[in-house]
Amino acid sequence: MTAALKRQPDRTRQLLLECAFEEIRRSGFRAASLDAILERSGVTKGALYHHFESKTALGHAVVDEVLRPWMDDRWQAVLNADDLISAAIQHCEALLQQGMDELLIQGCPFNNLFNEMAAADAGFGDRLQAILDQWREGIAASLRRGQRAGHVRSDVSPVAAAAFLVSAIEGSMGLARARQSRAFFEAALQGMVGYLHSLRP
Amino acid sequence: MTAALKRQPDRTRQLLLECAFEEIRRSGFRAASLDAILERSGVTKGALYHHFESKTALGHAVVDEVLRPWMDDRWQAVLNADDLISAAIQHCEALLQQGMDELLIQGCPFNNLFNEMAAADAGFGDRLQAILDQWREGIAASLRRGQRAGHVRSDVSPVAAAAFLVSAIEGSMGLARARQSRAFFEAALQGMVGYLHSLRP
Amino acid sequence: MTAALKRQPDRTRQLLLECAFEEIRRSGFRAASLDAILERSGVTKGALYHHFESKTALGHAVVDEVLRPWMDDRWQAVLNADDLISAAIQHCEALLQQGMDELLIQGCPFNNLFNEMAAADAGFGDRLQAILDQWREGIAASLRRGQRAGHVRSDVSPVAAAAFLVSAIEGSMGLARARQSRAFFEAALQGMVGYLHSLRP
Amino acid sequence: MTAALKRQPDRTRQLLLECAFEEIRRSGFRAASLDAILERSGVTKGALYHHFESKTALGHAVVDEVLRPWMDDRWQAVLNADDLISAAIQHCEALLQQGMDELLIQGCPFNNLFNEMAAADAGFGDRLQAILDQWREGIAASLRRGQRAGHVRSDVSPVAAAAFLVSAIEGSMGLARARQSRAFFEAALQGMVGYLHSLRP
DNA sequence: ACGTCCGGGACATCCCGTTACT
DNA sequence: AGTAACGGGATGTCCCGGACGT
Repeated sequence: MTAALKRQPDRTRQLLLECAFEEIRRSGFRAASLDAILERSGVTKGALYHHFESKTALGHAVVDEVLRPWMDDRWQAVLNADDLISAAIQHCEALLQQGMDELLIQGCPFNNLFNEMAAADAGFGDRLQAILDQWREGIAASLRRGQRAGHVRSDVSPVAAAAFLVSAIEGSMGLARARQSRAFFEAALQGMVGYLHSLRP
Repeated sequence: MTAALKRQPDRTRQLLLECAFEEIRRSGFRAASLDAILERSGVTKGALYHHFESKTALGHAVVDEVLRPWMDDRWQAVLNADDLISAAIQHCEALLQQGMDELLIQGCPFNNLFNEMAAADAGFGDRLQAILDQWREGIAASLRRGQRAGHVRSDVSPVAAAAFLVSAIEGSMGLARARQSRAFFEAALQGMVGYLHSLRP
Repeated sequence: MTAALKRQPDRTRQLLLECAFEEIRRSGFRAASLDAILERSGVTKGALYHHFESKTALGHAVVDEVLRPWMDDRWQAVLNADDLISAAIQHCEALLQQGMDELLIQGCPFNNLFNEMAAADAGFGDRLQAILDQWREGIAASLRRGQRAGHVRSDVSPVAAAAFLVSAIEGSMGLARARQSRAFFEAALQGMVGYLHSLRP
Repeated sequence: MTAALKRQPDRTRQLLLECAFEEIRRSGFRAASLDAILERSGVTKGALYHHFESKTALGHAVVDEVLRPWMDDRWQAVLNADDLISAAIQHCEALLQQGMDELLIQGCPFNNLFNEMAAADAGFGDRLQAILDQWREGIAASLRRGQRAGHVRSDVSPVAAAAFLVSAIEGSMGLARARQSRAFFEAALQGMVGYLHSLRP
C-alpha cells in the first residue's frame, strides 16, 4: 500500500468494495477469501473490519454499491428505449457479433450471486430480489408503453412476459457460462430473437 | 450403524450417494461438509474414502448416478409426448396448481450445481454439459417431429427454440428460488405458456 | 495381479518384501505408505496382514531378508580380498569412474534406514546394529590379517580404524546424497584414498 | 498462555522456532507434529500460521535461524584455532571424557535433518548444503593455513581432506546414535585421532 | 483510520489395522 | 491364502473475526 493511499477512508472503502466484487465474481461469495481480497487491494484486516462488520456485511455492501449500479448501467439503454423489442433485438445481435467472452467465462455476476446466496441469506435475498423486481418492472412498464404505442401485441401480459424474459436472459447466461458453450449461447440468443418477434402485433 | 447394515457395499455406496445428493442440494457442493454427509448416512470416513477417492470424485459420482437419472425421470414424460407443446403447457399448469414448494425452496439441483461448479471444475462441467445437451437435443428432436406432424410452425429453428426453452426453464427456477418469489415463478410460467403458444402454426 | 500369481504364498511374501524395500528406499520407512507398497506389488491388504502382523514387522523382515543380503553382497568382495587396502582403493576408484548416480540420488539404504529408525525402534536398532557390527568386525579382521601379512601398519588399532572407516563411508554417502553434490562425494572419496594410504607401513 | 506473553510477536516467533527445533530433533521433520509444537509452546494454530505460511516454511526458518547458529557455535572454536589438528584432537578427547549422552541419544541435528530432508525438499537441501559447504570450506581453509605454517603435510589436498573429515564426523555421529553404541563412537573417535595424526608432516 | 497479532474451530485427506467373507 | 469393506484417529491447512497497538 503506497503512502499516498493512507488515511483516505472513502478511497479505502471503495477499493475494498471493488476488489471484493471482482473476487466474488471469480470465486463466488462463500469461496471468496477475505485474505485474497485484502491482498488484492493492499488493505489490511483491521481496515476492513473498521469499514464492515463482517464478511456478510461486506457482501451486502457490494450488492448495494457495486452490483446494483453495474446492472442499472448495463440495462439502462434498453429499458429507456422507445421500442423495447427493437432495442432488445439489437442488443442480442450486438452480443452475437461482438466478443462475449467476458460473459461466457465469468457469467452474469447478478445471476451467479443470486443462485448462490439468495436462498441462504436473507440479506442477500432481499437486496437481489429488489434488483430483480426493479429490472422486471422496468421491462413490464416498457412493454405497457409499447402496447399503448402499438409496438406490442395487446393480448400479452406485460408482467408475465417480463418475468419470462428475465428468466430466459439469466438462464441463458448461466447455462452458457463455461468453456465450450458459445454455440449454446448463440442458439439461445437466436431463440430469444424469435420470441421477441412473436410479441409484435 | 446398525448391525443389519454391515457388509453391504452396494448399499453403503448408494446411501452415500443419496445423502451427498441431499446435502449438495441444500448447501451446494463446496459448502457441503463431508462430516455432515457421514453423520446423515451413519457411514464412517474410512468407508467413504474406500468408495470414493475424494470429495470431488464423490460429487462426480452423484452427478452420474443420482442427478442424471433424476433429470431423466423428471422430463421423460414431456419429451416422449406426441405433442411437446401441449405436454409442456400441461406440465406448466400442473406446476402452477400443485404445490411447487420443493422447487421454490431448493431450486433445481441441476441448475444449482451447474451454476456453482460447471465453470470451476472440468469434471463437473463435462458431466453437466452432457446432461444439458441431451436434454436440449431431446427437445429439438421433439420439435422437429412436431413440425413434421404439423403441430409446430415450420419457420422456427428447433435448435434455437430448444436452447431458448431450457434457458428459460432453468432461469425461472433459479430466479424463483427463495422465500417470497412464488408470484415471480407464476408469472414466468405464464409467460412461458404464452411463448409455447406462439410456436403453434 | 495375474492369475498365475495367485495362491503362491512364498512368491507373494517375497514380492511384498522387495516392493517394500524399494518404497522404503525412496521415501523412508515412516513415509512409506502401505497402500503404495500394495499398489506397487498388486497385493491386497489382507494378504499383507496375513504374512506380516504390522507395518513395523514388515520393516523388520525387510531388514533381515533384503537389506542384509544387499549389504553382504555389496561388500563381500572387498572384505574377502587378500589386501583390504588395495581392494578398498580400487573400489573407491571404480566408484569415481563409473556412474554413481543411483547412490547419489537414493543414498545408501542402510544408512538412510539407520538414521531414521535405529534410535526410534529397538527392533530396527538391534537388526541394523548387528549388520553394522558384522561389517565393522569384518573390516577389523581383515586389517588384522593385513597386519600379520605386513600390508598394514602395526601401530593402528584395527577396531578403531574399522569404526572410523565405516563412519566415513556412510557419512560420505549420506552427505553426498542429493542433487548437486557429486563434487563433494568425489572429494570425500579422494580423501578416503589418502587415509587408506596412510594405513600402509 | 499467560497474560505476560501477549503481544510479543518476536518472542512468539522465537518460541515457535525453538520448540520446533526441539520437536524436529526428537522426531524428525516429517514426524514432528504441529500440534505437539503448539502444545509445547503454548501458542495457537492461528498464531503459528501468522508467522509461517506452512510447516515447510517453519522448517526452513528453523534451519536458518536455529540450526545454522547452533552449528556455527559448535564448531567456531575448532575452526578458528591456530592449529586445526591439535584443536580437533582436543575436541575429540574432550568428547571422549565428558558425557556425550545428548549426542548419542539424539544425534547431530544437522545430520539427522540432512539425511531426512535434503534429497526430498529443495528448500531444505539448499539451506543444509550451504551450511555443509561453509563448514567444509572452513576446514579446508584452516588446513591450508596449517600447510603454510608447517603444521600440516603439504601433499594432502585440503579440499579432499575436509570433505573426508566432515563425512567421518557426521557418519560417526549418525552411526553412534542409539542406545548401545557408546563403544562404537569411542572407537570411531579414536580412529579419527589416528587419521588426524597422519596429516602431520 | 488502520496495522499486526492472535484465537479457535472446521475441513479434506490419508493411513494403519481389523473384520467379515470366499 | 487372499479380498474388500470398514473403523477411527491424526494431520496440515485455511479462514473468519477480534483484540491490542498506534
